Amino acid sequence: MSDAALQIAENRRLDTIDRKILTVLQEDASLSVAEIGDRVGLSSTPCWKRIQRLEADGVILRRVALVDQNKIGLGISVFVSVESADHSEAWLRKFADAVSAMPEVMEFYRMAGDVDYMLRVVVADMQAYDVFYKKLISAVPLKNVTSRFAMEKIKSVTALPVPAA
Amino acid sequence: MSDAALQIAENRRLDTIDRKILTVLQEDASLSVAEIGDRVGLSSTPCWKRIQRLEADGVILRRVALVDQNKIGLGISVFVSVESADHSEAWLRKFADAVSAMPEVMEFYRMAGDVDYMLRVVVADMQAYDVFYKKLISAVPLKNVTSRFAMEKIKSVTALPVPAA
DNA sequence: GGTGAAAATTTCGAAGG
DNA sequence: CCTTCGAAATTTTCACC
Repeated sequence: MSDAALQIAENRRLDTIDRKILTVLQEDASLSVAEIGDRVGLSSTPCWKRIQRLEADGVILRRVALVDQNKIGLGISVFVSVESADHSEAWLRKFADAVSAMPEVMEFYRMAGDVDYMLRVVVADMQAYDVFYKKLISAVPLKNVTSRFAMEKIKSVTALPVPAA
Repeated sequence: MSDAALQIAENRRLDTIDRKILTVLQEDASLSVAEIGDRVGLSSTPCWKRIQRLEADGVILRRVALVDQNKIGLGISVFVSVESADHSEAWLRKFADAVSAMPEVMEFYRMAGDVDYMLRVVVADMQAYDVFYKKLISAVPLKNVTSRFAMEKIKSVTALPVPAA
């Protein structure tokens, strides 16, 4: 959503307990504050205060439910590499806005190197992918689009590896 | 984690209200059941029962906190394409186990086509990526590994687009 | 920062249409 | 499958180390 450069400055120092809290909450955010406190060695009030602070500081972005892709009929994951025809600011903005608005797009990165953009797209079936693909190539001019289809999801996590220090 | 083929059979039919609940909970799982009920047009008990059922059926996998990658010092995202040297079952198992165990790996798919595996990896800096890379290539024999570095995260969501029907 | 307990909410289940 | 109602549990606040 926002430029990485904007976020470098405002890093609060996280101590060991904060990091433990983040590790726990990234795995299971349905635990009670008392239970989290137990696991990190804190009673519930200080644990609650730390969680509030981590949320206020934007370290914790939100709490969400994770849904099984296959159980709701979204059987296909595709990694899409895009090379742009045009490297102007206006083109980028238009492309970024168009792609960001597509609900099939789970992740969307501007890349260094040969590939300009990388997308992870989730759709129900090949027909739905074709609809997406046509939508993508008609949104803005592109030089090259490569679609790579996933056969098997071996690992997928949302929990970042919280650095030790 | 599990093979896609195993999950095709056991699809429960989700009605409009279930889909609305999933849409809401994928965006914000910190809402009270009463609030969710309001948004989907239900009082709290039936809403709560539906949520319980969605969890029991594995449609909702878990509730987690999402953490800001940059705020915890993980500045680098890398898409890694791997071509395998060996296509035996034993090799695959060893590779899958080794890569799944690496905390830097957020996503790991077996692919169709020219690339055999695709990984999304998150690390603190280039030095940490180098450590990861060496770990990866020393785990099992690989034919080719291509690392593509993200410059900017334009979109990243965990909320799947819940199909209309 | 931390503790402990009271006040405010929320969850979860019983009874019933 | 929904509604209302209430007991139990949890979250959140507060007075005090």
